[in-house]
Order: sequence, then C-alpha cells, then structure tokens
Amino acid sequence: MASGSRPTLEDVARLAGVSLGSASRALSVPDLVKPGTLERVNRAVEQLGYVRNGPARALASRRTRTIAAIYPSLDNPIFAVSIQSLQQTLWDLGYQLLVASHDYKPERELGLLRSFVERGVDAVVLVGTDHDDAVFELLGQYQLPYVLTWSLDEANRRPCVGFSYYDAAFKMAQGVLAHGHTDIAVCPGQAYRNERVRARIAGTQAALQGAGLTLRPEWIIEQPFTFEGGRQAVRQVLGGLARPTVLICGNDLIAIGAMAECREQGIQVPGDLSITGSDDIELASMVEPQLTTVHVPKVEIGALAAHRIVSLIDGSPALEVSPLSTRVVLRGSLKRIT
Amino acid sequence: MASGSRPTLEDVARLAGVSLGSASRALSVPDLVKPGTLERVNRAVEQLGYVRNGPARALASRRTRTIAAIYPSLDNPIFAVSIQSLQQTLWDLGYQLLVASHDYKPERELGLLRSFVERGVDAVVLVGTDHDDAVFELLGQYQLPYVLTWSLDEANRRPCVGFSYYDAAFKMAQGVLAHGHTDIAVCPGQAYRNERVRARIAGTQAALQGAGLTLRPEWIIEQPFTFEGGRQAVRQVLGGLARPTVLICGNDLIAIGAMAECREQGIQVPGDLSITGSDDIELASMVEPQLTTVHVPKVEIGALAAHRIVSLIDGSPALEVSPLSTRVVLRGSLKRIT
DNA sequence: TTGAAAGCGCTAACAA
DNA sequence: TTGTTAGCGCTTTCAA
Repeated sequence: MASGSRPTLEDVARLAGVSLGSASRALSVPDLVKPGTLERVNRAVEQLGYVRNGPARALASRRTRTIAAIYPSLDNPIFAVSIQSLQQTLWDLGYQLLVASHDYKPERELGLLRSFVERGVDAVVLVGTDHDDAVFELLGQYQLPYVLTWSLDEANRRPCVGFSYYDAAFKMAQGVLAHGHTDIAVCPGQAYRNERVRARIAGTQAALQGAGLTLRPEWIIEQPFTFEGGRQAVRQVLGGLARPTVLICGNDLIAIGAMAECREQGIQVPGDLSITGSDDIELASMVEPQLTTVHVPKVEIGALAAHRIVSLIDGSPALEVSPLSTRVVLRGSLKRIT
Repeated sequence: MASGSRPTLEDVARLAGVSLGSASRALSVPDLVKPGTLERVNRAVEQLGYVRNGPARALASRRTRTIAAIYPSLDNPIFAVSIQSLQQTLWDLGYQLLVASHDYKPERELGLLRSFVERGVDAVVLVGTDHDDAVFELLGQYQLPYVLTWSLDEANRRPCVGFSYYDAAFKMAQGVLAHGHTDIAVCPGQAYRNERVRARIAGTQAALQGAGLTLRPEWIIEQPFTFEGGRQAVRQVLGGLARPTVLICGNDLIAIGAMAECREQGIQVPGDLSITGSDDIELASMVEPQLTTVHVPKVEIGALAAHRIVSLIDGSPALEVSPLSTRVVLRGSLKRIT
C-alpha cells in the first residue's frame, strides 16, 4: 500500500487482478463469487492489510449496520447487564451497538436521537414507552425501526419487549401484605416521563386496596434511582410523625441505599423497618441482610430486543413477543410482622 | 422534502437559493459565510427538517469525529464512572464516543479495534499498557492517535493518563502493616495481559519486604474482578492450613464478594479476617462493615483522557500529563491486630 | 464571500 | 460469474 494512506478496494482489486465489483462482492457476498476469485481477493486483502471503509460503505449502501440504544443510565447494574446481552446478541447478528445515556433527564433524549439519526443508524432501541412526541415523529419521519424495552406498550401497540411493572409491583405488595405489614411506604423512583414508576405505584395501590388499605400520599416518596435516593427516602420517612413498618423500593440501588442509611441511623433492618427492592441485581444477595426483591428478565430483554429490532430492519413478519415474567425473591430484608 | 426520502444538502441549498458549497459552509464553518446567507440556509434546514448525513460527511472529510474506547468490562462501576466522564467531556469537545468491552478477554481486543478502524474512528482510548503487538501495529499502520489509561507507561513513553498501581498497592500494604498484620493474603485480579495486577503484586511485595516479610505464593490468589471472584478467594484461603489475618483485594467488587462469603461461612469481618479493596466505588461505604480501600481518580482519568486524545488529534503540543494521585481510605473492614 | 466541480471509497444495477 | 459504471451526499479545492 502507498505509505501513509490506507489501501482502498481498488488497490485490492488491482493486486488480485479482478474488477472493483468482484472485489466488493468477494468481501460482501462471497457466495456470488468463484472460489478462485475469492481466494485471490482474500490474499490481496491480507497482503495489503486492507480494512474496509465504513463510511463509504454506508454512503453507498444506505445502511450502517449500527443500532442505537438510549438508556436512562449506564451505571445502574440492571441496564449494564441488559446492554451486555443486547450488544452481544446484536454482534452475533452482524450489528454494532451505539449506546448513550440521558442520565434520567428524558428531555435530552431527542437530542441524542437526532445525533444518532445523523450518524445513520439503522434502528433504535429505547427504554420505556413514555417519550416525547417529537421522538416518535423523528422516528417516523426517517422511517426508523425501533423497539421499546422493559415496559409493555399496551395502549399504543408499538413494538416492545418487556414485562408488566404493574404486575411485578402488585406481586411484591402482596408478598409484603402476606407478611403482615399494613403501614407501607414506597420509594418507586421518579415518575416524570417514566411509566414504569407510575405502573409500580398503581400496582402497589391495587394490591393494598385488595386488602382494604390505601397508600398514604406522604408515604409515596419520589427519589432518584440511586443509593443516595434511598438514603433520602429513609430520612424523609423518619422525619414524619407516623412510621411505616416496610419500605418498598423501586429498584435495588434505592433499597441498598436505604439499608445503609438505616444502619447509620441505628434502625434495625428488618427489625424496625423491612425493606424490599426490585430487579434482583447481583448485589442484592451480597448485602446484609440480603434483599427481598423482584427478579426481572434483564438478560432476556436485551437478547429479545436484539432479535426483534433486526427482524424489523429485515422487514420480517411481526414476531409477536409475549410479556416476560417476573417473580418475587424473598430474602432476609423483609420480616414477618407478628 | 420528497416523501419517504430524507432531504439532502442540495435540497437545502436550492430552497435557500445558494450553492451547495455555501450551504455546506453555513453548517460547518458559519464564520465564513455572510450573515444573510447563513440565515437563509438555517431557515431552509428548519423548514425541511434537514439532518446531515454522517457517512457522507465522513467520506468526504475523512473524519468521523468519533472516538473509540475499549474496556475490559462495562459492568465494573469503576469503569462505568470513568466512561461517563470520558463521554461527557468528549461530547463537550465535539466528539462522540463508541465503547466496547472485551470482557476481560484481552485476545478480543484486536478484533474490536479492527472493527473500529473500519468504522473510521478518529482515535482510540485503551485501558492499561499491556496490549498485543498487533494492536500497536494496527494503530501505527493507520496512524491512529491513542491514549492508554489508568496505568502509567513508564517504559515505553506512550501517551497515557493514569496513576501508579505500584504506589497505590504499596501504600495500602503499608496501611495494613501499620495495623499490625503479618499474615497477609492478596487477591489482585488476574495478571494475564494486565500490568495493573502485576504492579499491585509488586507494590505489595515491596512494602512487605520493607517490613521484613514476604508474600507467600499460596496467598497470591488470582481471581476474576467480580463478586464471585472474591467469594472464590475466600474459599481458597480457608481451604489452606494456615490462615491470613487480612485479605488485600484488587478491587472493591472482589472485596465485597469476599465479605459476603465470609458472612456465609460465619467468619467475622474484620474480627476474624480483615478485608481491603481498591478503587473506592460508591458501594464501598454502603456495605457493612464499610470497606477500607484506595481512592483512585476515576472521573479525572476520563476527563483528562478526553482532552489528551483530542489534542493528539489536533496535533497540539504533547501536553504532558503527570501521574494522578491516590489515597488510602480507612474504614471498618480493616482491624488493628493487637 | 461565493459557485462550480472534482472527488472521498464503496455498492448495486446493468450488461455482457 | 464478471466487468463497467453511475451514483450515495458531502467537503474542499480552485477561480471568480
């Protein structure tokens, strides 16, 4: 190759003694090329250390074989695990993954999406169903396939891969009730542009109502999905006059933060206050007491979303995905009230 | 715009009544264009909902304004935090970040790098200094700027942003010694293609030697950088005849896994066994007992690496970066031997 | 400050 | 099965 500048397909073709077209086919659709030709091209590629030029391919073919995913956060282990399986599955299907986080600031989502459109991604994976109208408009304008993950989109029939947050919260609340609790506080996360949080609250309320109870408004504590959010929630709960016997948290990070705060304040968990989480991250069984939580299909969501989005790109038949399932995992942090 | 197909710069130029060249300049180098022209172009862009075509720009300009980073893992909170600041800083500097993980399988690194080269990234960020020769060759062949992070590359004088793992381990070992421990085991991670692990071992050994002690080979326990690695390490240590009084772990995940295993096995921490970690992730102060660890400059590494790599791309003067500092954080998991 | 025009490196349609 | 060729949408000379 010419020193300094990278070899092009034309260099390869010349060295292999074939046309540009054949060289291109040898690399992209080897089946359409005679074995002999294929081999000569491969040898030339080897010899020149040729690497294809992605932008040129993308420009000519109008596809980048890249899929973008926008998450609320990359720190949260629940997403990290799911991204891992999304990425891995996409890779196996011949696609690369571009990820971004809006850092739980949904208003940033549109800007991120714009920059992905500019990059020419072939499709998009989003978390949840509640997005700015402009997001769906942009997706529509550019005819970009997309799939919504984690939640189910019952109302709008948009393509999604997820589970029912309502059911998950309902089951957890039932478990809590079954342990004899009646003074129940929740720290579900933050509800703005987050239907998952709203579904959790609704599911919890429904279960309580089934037992003739109601969720006290001052015991619905919105906090960020972080350790610190959990600490805050505990402080807030302790500040009130009455005290709950259990705090149902919207994810395991909140729950673990809450446990840490209790420890500092000298409150026994679960003796004085039971705490439950959601997601069942690895850490949940690593803390003391171990955390009662809801196991959710993190890995499955990533893998199924990958298949779903690729079949959407390929225009394959709709491939209906049924809701994934969740289950309550009882551990030491939830105590029976006697 | 024509329905179905996205508008091009030419559409914009036509609508604005200017040439293609002017439209391009209006978007890329607005200063070179008369205010009036600029405004007409902007209006046309607005009106058409025009979004630039990244691949076409990349092909014509030979730059993608994209930087790739390859990490051993995206799960480890230490990297997650650093990636966050790398991404944020790059974004502010006008670059996008493409991340990948080789999942602590260094042999995968070359393949990932190849695919990034193919994508046409402008530069690369790698973790550590110990990489396959082929990696550096590829980088050289394509004249790709790169920066090595976390470790310092004292030997080869390659561009890097990091701290001395040797010093960090040395200080931690000194702290442990100062607490009266003489029976010391380490679980530093896995050393293959990982100079950070080797530096940790060396630093620890040096400190022990300073105290007239040596690290027993059977107490150097290589394990993955995970909770499970920590559990394994504890099992291994307990399987032996003699027992250490302290386990120095290569990161906080290992340490927390080790603590969890001790709890299960009925071993008091720090009563029966002291445990220390490294990195000072948020979780370190969230567990009971709180973890003694080494605080490392996660955020700074990301931000400085971003600046460094961009100045390398711009061909700015070398911008020497001095080693970043670390400090031991003493918490409850390390007990004084009396 | 602007316009015209020549590519950037590749894919894909077409013809052979 | 192969070669030829016309773009893909943009940036960037060069001249005006």
